[in-house]
Amino acid sequence: MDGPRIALNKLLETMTPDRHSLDSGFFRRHATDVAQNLIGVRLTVDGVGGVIVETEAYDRTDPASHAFRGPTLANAVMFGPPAHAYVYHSYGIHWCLNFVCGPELGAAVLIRALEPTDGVEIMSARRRTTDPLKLCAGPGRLCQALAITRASHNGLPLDEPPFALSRARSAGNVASGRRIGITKGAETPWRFGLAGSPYLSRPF
DNA sequence: GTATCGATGATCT
DNA sequence: GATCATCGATACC
Repeated sequence: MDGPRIALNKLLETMTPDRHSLDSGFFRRHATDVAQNLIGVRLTVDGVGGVIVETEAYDRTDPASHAFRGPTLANAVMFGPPAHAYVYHSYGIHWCLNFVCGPELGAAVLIRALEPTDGVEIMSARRRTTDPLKLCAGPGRLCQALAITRASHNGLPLDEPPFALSRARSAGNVASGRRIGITKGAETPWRFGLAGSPYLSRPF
């Protein structure tokens, strides 16, 4: 009889309280688990941010991952403890934010899109647009909106200011698909997001 | 609406 | 010298 169990799980999921910090073991799991469970989590940096609606998982066995070729100075944070921020510079122009995951070394989740909720005016000024659909839809845009750079945020723990993470709502209907913008490992369906959300960088 | 392309610089080969 | 986990502008349907 799975019916009652499924109903109970759904109930427990919707009862997940707001303003509740993530469990200390949250990031000590494989990046694919973390990536799915981050959907619906509120992320703020110095009080500015929103609810995560899109993520991608990368691990050390994955040719698309920065960790694939082993540790270097640039990716060292990926080989450190989980629940820390790994920030990298993309295409010479943008910053991108990842959350380091465990249990194995060299895994992380790329935060690709937020539904803007906190400090929308500040984000609009930083992004030079008031269109809420373009504030945090994409990893580079998101970092611009939250003022994330490697110099100020790479390697910082996620359970202390300026970061704040808490579950805003249940993960909801999580869709998955191919990751965006990669050539190697492109078939691996490790992109996750809130199905139907208008705040995605791209639909699923 | 979708497709393509240039910007731009750190990192690694 | 090549690569790149992107974005925004432009061109064309």
